[in-house]
Amino acid sequence: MLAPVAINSGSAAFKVDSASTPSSQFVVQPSNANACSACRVRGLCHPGGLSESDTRQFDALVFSRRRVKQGHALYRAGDPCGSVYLVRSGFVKAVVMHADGREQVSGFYMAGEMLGLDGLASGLHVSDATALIDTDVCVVPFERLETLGRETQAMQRHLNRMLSQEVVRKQSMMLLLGSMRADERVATFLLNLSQRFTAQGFSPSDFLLRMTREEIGSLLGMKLETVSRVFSKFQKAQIVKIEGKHVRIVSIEGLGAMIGH
Amino acid sequence: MLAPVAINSGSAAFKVDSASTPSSQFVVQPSNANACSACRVRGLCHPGGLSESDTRQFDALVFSRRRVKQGHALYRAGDPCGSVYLVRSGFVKAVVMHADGREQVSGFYMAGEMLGLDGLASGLHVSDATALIDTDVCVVPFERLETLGRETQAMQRHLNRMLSQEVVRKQSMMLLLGSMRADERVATFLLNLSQRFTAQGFSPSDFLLRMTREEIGSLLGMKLETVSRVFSKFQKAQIVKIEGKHVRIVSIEGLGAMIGH
DNA sequence: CGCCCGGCTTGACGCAGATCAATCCGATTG
DNA sequence: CAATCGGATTGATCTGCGTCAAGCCGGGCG
Repeated sequence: MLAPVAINSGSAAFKVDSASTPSSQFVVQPSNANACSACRVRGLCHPGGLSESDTRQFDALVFSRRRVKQGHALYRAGDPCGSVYLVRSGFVKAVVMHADGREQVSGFYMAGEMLGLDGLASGLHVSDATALIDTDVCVVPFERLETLGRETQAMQRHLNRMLSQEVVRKQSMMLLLGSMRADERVATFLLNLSQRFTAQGFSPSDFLLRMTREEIGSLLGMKLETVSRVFSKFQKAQIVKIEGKHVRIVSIEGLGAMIGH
Repeated sequence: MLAPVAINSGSAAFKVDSASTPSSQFVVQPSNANACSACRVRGLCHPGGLSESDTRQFDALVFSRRRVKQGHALYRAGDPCGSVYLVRSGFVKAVVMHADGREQVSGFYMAGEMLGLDGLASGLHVSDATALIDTDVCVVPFERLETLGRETQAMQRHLNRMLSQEVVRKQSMMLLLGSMRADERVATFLLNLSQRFTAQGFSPSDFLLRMTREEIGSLLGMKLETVSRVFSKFQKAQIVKIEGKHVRIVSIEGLGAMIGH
């Protein structure tokens, strides 16, 4: 049984330290910011149950940081792929392209989420990753992941879980694409976003869409006009309030009720 | 760029020993059949580049075998999940279920393919796996996989790749479901099956569909009637010859031409 | 053998969502 | 400030596929 809202890069693998309440997505990090063990979004990438020494090793994991300006690519399909990426702040879309030129958004990734796992198989990226706003990522080379994984059981297990979880998410997207109607898809999408914002300490009912209607439609397998119409319909039904990019969920239950028949 | 035919459980990770030409799906294994290194379908589950001693360890990997009769479940959603499965012979479908009862086929698995990777994340299976014909699987407990992975670099890397590959496949299914029309989906499905049969040493153009039209439709996000109509259409166009479960691909190029506008 | 039943095919019809098109809105730029 | 432009909304129409329904076909069983 899949949770109805497991759209894409879902909830964090481990819970986020609820004491940290990020206020801005562009905080300048303090001097020890490079230490993963001190990272604000460590909830997701940090495996639980590490010993003191394990934690020190873990801090050596991140090879580097990268800033990606809005509209620029983090990587492109065909690029050699030697790392996975952890979003520290910002918003990224991943797009897969078909041989004939058709393309489709395969996922959106926000702070605390991991992307690039699909490149591990072939050593080449199979999708484009583009920043939807200025974005800050940690770069984690596979090699280090492997090395550390051999030394630390918990780390290895964690990576396996992250990979498996990505499979589960894609699978629930398949279910959405294969068997839901337009309004169910949009409701599922909004609920999933809400959940993920909550996991990062933001409001569950009040957030900005960093992507266009067209990009939403692409992820959900529908046209931008249909996305827009469904938004309007939900608005008329007093379920949400939408002004351009700004979404306010008025009735979570109402959204939930849209799913399932 | 995704290959247009990467439907689901695609080509083997490592090439199949082309000398082995399986003639029946129900061969009685010789006495050393338990040794993975002697397995007929080892192409997929066997990592390349193992040393002599690694190989011996690898042989200890498979905990047990299981036979599943046609129509019976290999596992069900919610079952505790401690292993992955390698299909030795037979045919399995995996089905995910939505909270409201709707369900969808998430993949078909044939000889030489691995299933159950989605259960690794939570420790519970998130799908049902059902044998479409009498089926024979190897059971590989995670624990052993992890233990061996720590000792053998190649093994660990291989598992990561298998997982990542599953992500890629689900992703290309998302593309199919989100942006292809009915006849493109069916053509993609048939080409993918053809490829996979080839990888197992069977004919690329002449095979049996072990699943119903309804199950095909479920995987492809369409109704059984539509599947049937597309089959008829392809048949009229002299691209395939279909008699019930028996498919003969007359023109691979014709099928390929169906994809992409 | 004939009956039954699940799976498949084929036709007629309706509808959800695509397509096409006009307009609007807000942000950016000169 | 007006002009421009990408994105969003909304309406009118079209269409691919779902839905409903009637028959067919083949295999298992009494």
